[in-house]
Amino acid sequence: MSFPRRLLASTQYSRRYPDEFLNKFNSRCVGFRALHSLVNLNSSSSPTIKDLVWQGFHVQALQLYARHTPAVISKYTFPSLLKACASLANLKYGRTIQATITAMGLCRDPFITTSLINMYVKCGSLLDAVKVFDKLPDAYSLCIVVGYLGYEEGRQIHGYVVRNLLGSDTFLESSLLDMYFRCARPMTSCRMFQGLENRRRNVVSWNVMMGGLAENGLWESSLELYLLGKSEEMELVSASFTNILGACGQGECVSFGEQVHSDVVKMGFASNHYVCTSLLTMYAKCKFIEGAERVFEQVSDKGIELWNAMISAYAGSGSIYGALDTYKQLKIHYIIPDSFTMAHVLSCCNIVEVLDLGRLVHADLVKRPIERNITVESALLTLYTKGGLDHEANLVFSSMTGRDVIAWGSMISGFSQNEKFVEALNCFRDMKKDGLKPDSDIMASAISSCTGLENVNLGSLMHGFVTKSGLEKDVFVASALLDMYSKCGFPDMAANVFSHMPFKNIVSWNSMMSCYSRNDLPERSMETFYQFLEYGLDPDALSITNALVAVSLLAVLVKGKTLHGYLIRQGILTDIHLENALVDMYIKSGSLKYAQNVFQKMCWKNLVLYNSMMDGYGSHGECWKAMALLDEMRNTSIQPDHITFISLLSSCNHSGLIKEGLDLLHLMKIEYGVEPREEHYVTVVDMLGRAGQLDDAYALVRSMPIEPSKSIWLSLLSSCRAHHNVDLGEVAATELSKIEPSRGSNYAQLLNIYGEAELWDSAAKLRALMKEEGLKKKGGCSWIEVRNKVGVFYSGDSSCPLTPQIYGALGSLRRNMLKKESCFDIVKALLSY
DNA sequence: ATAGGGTTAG
Repeated sequence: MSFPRRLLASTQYSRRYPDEFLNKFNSRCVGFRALHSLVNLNSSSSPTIKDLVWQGFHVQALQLYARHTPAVISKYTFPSLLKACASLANLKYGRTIQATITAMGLCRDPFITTSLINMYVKCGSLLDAVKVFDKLPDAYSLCIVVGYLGYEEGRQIHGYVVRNLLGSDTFLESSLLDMYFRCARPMTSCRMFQGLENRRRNVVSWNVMMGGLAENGLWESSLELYLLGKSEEMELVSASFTNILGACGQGECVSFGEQVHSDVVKMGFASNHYVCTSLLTMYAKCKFIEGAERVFEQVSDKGIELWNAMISAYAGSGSIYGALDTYKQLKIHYIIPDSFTMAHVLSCCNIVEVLDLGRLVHADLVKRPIERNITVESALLTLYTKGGLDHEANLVFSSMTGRDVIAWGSMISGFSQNEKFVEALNCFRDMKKDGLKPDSDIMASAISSCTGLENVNLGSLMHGFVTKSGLEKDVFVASALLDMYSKCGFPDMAANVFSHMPFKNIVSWNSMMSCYSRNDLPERSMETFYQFLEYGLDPDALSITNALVAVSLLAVLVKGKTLHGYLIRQGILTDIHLENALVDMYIKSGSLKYAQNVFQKMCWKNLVLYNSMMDGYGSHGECWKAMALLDEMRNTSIQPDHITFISLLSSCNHSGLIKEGLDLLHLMKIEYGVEPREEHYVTVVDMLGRAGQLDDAYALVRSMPIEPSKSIWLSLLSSCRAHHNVDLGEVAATELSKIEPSRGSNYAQLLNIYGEAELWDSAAKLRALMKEEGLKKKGGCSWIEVRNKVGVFYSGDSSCPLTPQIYGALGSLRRNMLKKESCFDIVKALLSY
């Protein structure tokens, strides 16, 4: 059997991903089945324990050991066995083996001792490791141990090394340097390196220094060290370049990177796989994607790592389709993808939400022997949860070997985003049952699920939980809480959360503003806006949109104009939502002209905008202009919806354009494919009724494809009263009493009709019936706020001492309105009371 | 024996 060198050389890889290593090995060399039968054979050609461990069959290796008689076991078997225990993290079995080793008198063997230390450290029992270690402390075994240690243990070992004069070992020095870097103590490493004489700095210690500095964020020192090393003629190997290129990438130093690139060419490393991949990654990190592409093209024999680096480069630069295309190329070239490829490609599919391609990738994953680690599985899970495919998501979720917080989070946020709030919260509960601690992302999803259910009780439980676990300071969690209280109608609680936020970002400020507008507190929304400006953050389009919504609710034109000027002066980039809000503000504040100006200047118009502009024209009595907009829409690709026709029909109603209104009701279905709903019929029935065409109105009600609702009958009834139609009024009142039998006002309207027609008998009968049923019309009520005092009026109420004056003013108001004269003076007179 | 390629998923 000949093994590909590169594969066997990557011990690091085989240690981290034993299954994938084995699968690659099989697919390239022997074939899975052949190896499998090899394992199961019990003949003389059966593999030794050493073979099995080397090929990754750790369980089988231990089983083989259990089946053998002790006599077959030699001292050369134990390191392999201990390696298997280490990979499986099987401490108990490891201890059994140590007992056997002691019994066989092999505990002084340096190689076995090292294996034991290695095993105990990997199984997480440092105490056991130290006990072994006490028996044989030499530089050789220390070197291995140091690779697994944390800061405290590492420092103790360092002390031991110095005390026992083992410090001159260059291997040990390198591993200690590395240990300090790994434990985020770069300065300790630097001091140690400075203390080394020049002749004791070898290629490994230089490389450890350059890589470690970069890993600790000190990329500038790493670059300096590279220059220093070159001047001191340090040896350059492939690892030197991979380390320094990592530093260039981290600092985004593309020109330094290019210099290193030329060194690479000069020193003859231009065809080294490791170095080329590092070069590609360096260019990608420097956001110089063309440089990365050039490296990729120049390598003739591309390894999977290079492909992965290219895919990652495209994905990182936002060119998702470039990444997916590279994956396609990879398959065309018959390159076998691995778990890195799959994780990348799946996360690309998730970003652009292409479910179909994601499923194809999943199929590849099943077909090929690729390791399914937790990264790949989580990405797969996200694919299905985002796409709303619960069944598939559940299949992946239940087949996962280890479910971590991320996997649960994927399920919860997937449910929440697809508005399956109950499922999301059930999942949240199950996760806590599993003993996992939710993080801030999960809490944000759980809280927004409460928002979706408008369940403020559950939401405030979440609030309590968040406060206890100390996540309430997280800006995303706090924003979710704010949003929850806002949408459930508790603006004060939202404000409470807001005031406790240690860091407020623009999203929090915007949410607070929209909370106040949503809960009918536009003044406080505006106050918040001014505080926000003082806070020192720059408002974005959404902030201005929120302010404009508040202004529309207040209908204060001056403030609206001020905001309009502000956004022009500040050069805030407007978006369609902001411009829509601007148009809406001008309409609500009564300035049709300004609304029209903004509308005409806009280059991107959407349906919402057309609808509000049509409504604006309608409410300002410009029905024809609203109709003209409908024609204008036909030249665009925007399709009118049911709201468009509500605006148009009610504007016909306001302007008394009966024929046009009726035509529209027909056309909306035939020409625009919008099925008339109840609201549309109500408007048309109301329009016909107001114009006195009561029979037409009734005919329409009877011919409607939908069941007439209470609003329709109510509208017809009041038209009957206005036009003194007793018969139809009786019909409408009867229908209304079927729907709403206990509402007195429905009968009172008919009573009025009888009275006005002088049908006293019918009136008396109805009055008797109403008394029998105990029905009474609730008095109509209105109120007005003048100078911070609220005056309440009931219809027919004469308790106010100013009643004669009020009715007098009302009378002259009515007379003036009939004469179409200005009523300004009368309003002034009224206000002066 | 020490260092060294492509990742962090929601």
